[in-house]
Amino acid sequence: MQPNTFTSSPILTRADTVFTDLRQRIVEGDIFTGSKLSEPELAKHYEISRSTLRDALSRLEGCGLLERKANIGYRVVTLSTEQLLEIFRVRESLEGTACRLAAKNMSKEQIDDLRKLLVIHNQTKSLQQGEAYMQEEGDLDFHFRIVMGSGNKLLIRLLCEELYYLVRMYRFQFGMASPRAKKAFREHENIIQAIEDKDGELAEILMRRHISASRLNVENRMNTL
Amino acid sequence: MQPNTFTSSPILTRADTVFTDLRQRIVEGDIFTGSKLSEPELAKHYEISRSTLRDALSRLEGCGLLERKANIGYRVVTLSTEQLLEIFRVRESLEGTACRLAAKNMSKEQIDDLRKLLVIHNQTKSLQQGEAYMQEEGDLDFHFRIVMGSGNKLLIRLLCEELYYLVRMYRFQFGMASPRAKKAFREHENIIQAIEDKDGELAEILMRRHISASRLNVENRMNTL
DNA sequence: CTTACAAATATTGTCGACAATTATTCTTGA
DNA sequence: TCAAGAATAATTGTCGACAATATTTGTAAG
Repeated sequence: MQPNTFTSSPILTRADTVFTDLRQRIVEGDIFTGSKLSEPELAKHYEISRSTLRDALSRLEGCGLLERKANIGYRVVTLSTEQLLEIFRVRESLEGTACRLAAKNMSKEQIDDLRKLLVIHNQTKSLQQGEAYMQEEGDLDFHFRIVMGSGNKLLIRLLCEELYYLVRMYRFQFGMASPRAKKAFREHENIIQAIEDKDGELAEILMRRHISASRLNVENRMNTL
Repeated sequence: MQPNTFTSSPILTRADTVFTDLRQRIVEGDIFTGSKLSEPELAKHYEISRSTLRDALSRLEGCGLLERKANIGYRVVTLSTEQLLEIFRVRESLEGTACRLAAKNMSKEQIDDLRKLLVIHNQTKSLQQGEAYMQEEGDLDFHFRIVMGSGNKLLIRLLCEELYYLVRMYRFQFGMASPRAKKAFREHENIIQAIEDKDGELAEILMRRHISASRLNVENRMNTL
């Protein structure tokens, strides 16, 4: 039997750990956007064979973090304003639906936890004013929990296991220190309220507006440059 | 230089062809839902090594057609009514957005082609009444073109390269010969009209209702059993 | 000096073999 | 006969090597 007895141990293979590590390095910009990955080099770095490295790489491709061309290899996706806007469109769509479902499916306990989270984020925000990044991570945490609360496994996979890594990548590398912090906080509160009231229709609308506002923010900034 | 000169030849590797063939076999139910795939057996069947087979398998996992457990292997995803409903929810969301964007971005020519397609499908439908499957394929073709018309590459990837294969898999194996054929056709016409009118808001609403109706159809059928 | 082509180098695609893990069969005891 | 454990077989994870393709370097002609 496995080491840990009944915690449904998620057996970790070598490829798994390399996959996770590479994902973090890509998201955090330690491996540059658009750069080509050298299989021999990476395999040597992790002290594994190219086979298990390629296993990890193919999974990163599945997440949308890498692109692959036959006989040429993998490269990190290139971040562009266009792609960022596309992601916002998809988030607006999917998270709106997730929010509607969350209003129907989230338990009282889950909703309370979400409220507490919001309070904590608000406090730390006012305390250490400069830490824009942690604030953004808190924002994503909020969105993450709502998607989980939708109970729709497909939504969870698409958003939490794929898109959100791209989102974090943009935040790390573009630095989304938006001037929407206070507004966004209030919007979060209103969304929770709608969920608590089991008003799925309103919850969806509020979430869509919330994300749409971020997108417009980026579009405006782009046009003024 | 490559054989074909400037048609941006998509170089086909062995893994590519096996990937495509396996995908079709899974979608069409030639490889059973929920069944475990034996790597040695498949490799022997295709006369390739396990390495290149695993390359193909990992890509199928990325498409959501296969699941993988460490030290146990790949198995075809199991189709369930719950998952089918989840897919409908996601389609409703994403295709609604795609339709809104299509109304903004599709060219006159693209729209005309779409109309012609609809006419053809309607004719063949009335001619060979029994062929429910081809009719369904035509439906998916319609949806496919609208997504392409959205111009959003992320949407295109998520829907055309992932979800639609799952949808086709359900149709093949559950046989969605719905009684909605005539209604669906009119709905398609109305959607095209909204797109032609550049009324994105209406186009989105119509598409969402169109897909929602299919979902409700499945839900009702499920409840009456 | 630049361009076009050829040789050499490096990288990816593919292969077969071994190690680690899982599944099956066989044995043994009650 | 059945159950539990050991031995065996089969499968997946990992490795290193070779073949096919792409990139770079080198060379020669214009």
